[in-house]
Amino acid sequence: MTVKDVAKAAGVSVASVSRALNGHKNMAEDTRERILGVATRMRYMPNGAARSLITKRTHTIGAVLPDLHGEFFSELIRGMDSAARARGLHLLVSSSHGSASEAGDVLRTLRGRVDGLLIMSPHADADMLADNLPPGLPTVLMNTRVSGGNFPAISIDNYGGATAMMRHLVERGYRRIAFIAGPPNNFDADERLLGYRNALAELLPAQHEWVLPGNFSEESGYRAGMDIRANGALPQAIFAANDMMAIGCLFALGEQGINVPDDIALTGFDDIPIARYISPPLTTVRVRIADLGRRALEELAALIEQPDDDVAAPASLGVEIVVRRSCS
Amino acid sequence: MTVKDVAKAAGVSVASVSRALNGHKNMAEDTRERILGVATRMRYMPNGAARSLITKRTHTIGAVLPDLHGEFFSELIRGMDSAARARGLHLLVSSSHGSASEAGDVLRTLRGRVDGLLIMSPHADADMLADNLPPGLPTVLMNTRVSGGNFPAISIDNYGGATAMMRHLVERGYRRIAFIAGPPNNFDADERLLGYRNALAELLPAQHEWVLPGNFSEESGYRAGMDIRANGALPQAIFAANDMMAIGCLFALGEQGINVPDDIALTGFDDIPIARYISPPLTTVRVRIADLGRRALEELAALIEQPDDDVAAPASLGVEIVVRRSCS
DNA sequence: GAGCATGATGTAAACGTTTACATCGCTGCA
DNA sequence: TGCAGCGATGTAAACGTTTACATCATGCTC
Repeated sequence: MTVKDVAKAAGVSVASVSRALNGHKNMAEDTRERILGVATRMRYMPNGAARSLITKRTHTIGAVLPDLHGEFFSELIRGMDSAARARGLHLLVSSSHGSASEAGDVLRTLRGRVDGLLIMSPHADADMLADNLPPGLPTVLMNTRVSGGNFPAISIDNYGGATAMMRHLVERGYRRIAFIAGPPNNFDADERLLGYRNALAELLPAQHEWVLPGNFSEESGYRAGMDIRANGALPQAIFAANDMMAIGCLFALGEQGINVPDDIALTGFDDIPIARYISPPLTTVRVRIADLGRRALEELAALIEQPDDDVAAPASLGVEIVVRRSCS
Repeated sequence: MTVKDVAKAAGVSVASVSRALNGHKNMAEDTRERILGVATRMRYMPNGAARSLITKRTHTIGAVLPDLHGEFFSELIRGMDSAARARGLHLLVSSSHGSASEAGDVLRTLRGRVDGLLIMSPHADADMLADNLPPGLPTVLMNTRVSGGNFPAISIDNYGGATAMMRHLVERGYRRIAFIAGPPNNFDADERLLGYRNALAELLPAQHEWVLPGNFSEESGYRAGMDIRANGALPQAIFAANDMMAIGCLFALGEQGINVPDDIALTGFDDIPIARYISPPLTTVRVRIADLGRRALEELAALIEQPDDDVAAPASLGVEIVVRRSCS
């Protein structure tokens, strides 16, 4: 069971067993093989806790996420996992922290269990992180803006995607463009809304903004679609802050006999898989979510290797417009 | 940083600090509060590795999965996570083990890092598990059949779902029913195929089986759809072993001018979210994947509490047919 | 043949906790 | 006064590794 038992069985000291197992030089090749043989015969497996206590390495990185629902997080985890696996790291996921104190507890309990942290959390701000982050633990923020401390961060280019989509719509001749917003105080939602606003002001200074509330859920998109006529005239295009709301909106429009794209154009954001299967297929902003996870993990891994490297400037991930039939 | 520093600062012994932190009885209430105060003021966070080395508890469970792609795994992880969180457990995910030896390595390195294991792996068989599973580590198998050792296991009722779908199709009057199979040697795929075969033999003894090869990918479903006419006449219905293949098949049929459901019925298995958004919406077998993860974790948690309880009989999760327009 | 580098192996300390056991100071009672 | 009992606190061992350092045998050089 322990390295001691193996040592006894092989007639050597624990140090030799450890050396044999960890492939140290300075060992007679035959004793190493003998020890390895004994170890496998005894089904010895080293204890990870003991090992990381002394080496201060867990080969595990912690992913602190707000939620696990939907394709966004599934893709994110997939991206992190693939990069982690390539480096021989494990992934410890922790999700759904209702409050800042709950999120803080999680950060603290991760001390000694992970080599670094990937954080995406609405509760993360400079103070909370300073209070709860184990000091010296490498950390990378994902889609999370922290004003105070300078943490490495990597985000999706929400702002750029939203302005690009607006440019696309304007080029296609649409003028009265409504926006279905995401939840307030959500990093992605805020950036996308800002992109809509600024692009509108710049490209169509004569138009008023037209923002409908939403919360990223299909159902809130449905409600927005049902309310669209409340103000009288229909917009020429609706830009939803994510695909699920666009889909909900599409159903609402269908129920009212409004045809997409003939009567109105509709676009989304994210390019989730469903987007290309609905009819009409949805024009949207493609986000390489898995890449976000992958790159965040890579940056973290680099930080773990070189802890005192300069903090890289916040990076943002490119996005692209994918044009489908929902917008003629 | 360590419990020693806190003890020094508070003018007590390390034992008292530990007791204060872990809420032991037999402590003067005022010293406890003083110690706790010092600890938070110093931003002390206990080291998880040291703690689990002595307590033999990590409060972490390991999830060993074959892959992370797609909604199946995303739902599975979500289910496991929600049950884990409810019990104050963390989730360590490990995926994509190309070979049996690779999967075995993972199992071994998890020794001392987790309190229990949730395994879904095509490489898992009695020998492999006996060789690589840390002895005494509670383990629950998910959708994985292991002939030899008696492990607790919990699976989706693939067989029951497939026969139920066949019964549904026969009731609707379909007779010539083709089946698009999943990848060979895949647990779910095998069970579903067997369900198709047995139901056909029982319900429609006069009909020959009609099995098209596939591998659960959309593209393989597309190929199956393109080949469907190769033998001459069209079947009256196609039952795909999962939804993604059904969707691929739907596109292939569309390209050939074959209308679903007028010319041919089409059904799937899984009820992934996309299934209800395509047109026509897909009749399929609903599988509560998150429940699989949740229940597996609950069984594992029970096993961790009561290690020598009898092994529960392999459980299987109910499924239900959800009828949509793809099958008139 | 003495001295010395070299390479293989052993000894023991260290990592940061928890906890069994020892100690100490009180209180209450005979 | 002396002692049992008890509650609060301290001491030190234990968990299972890794690794700096010590030891030892060996062969080489002069």
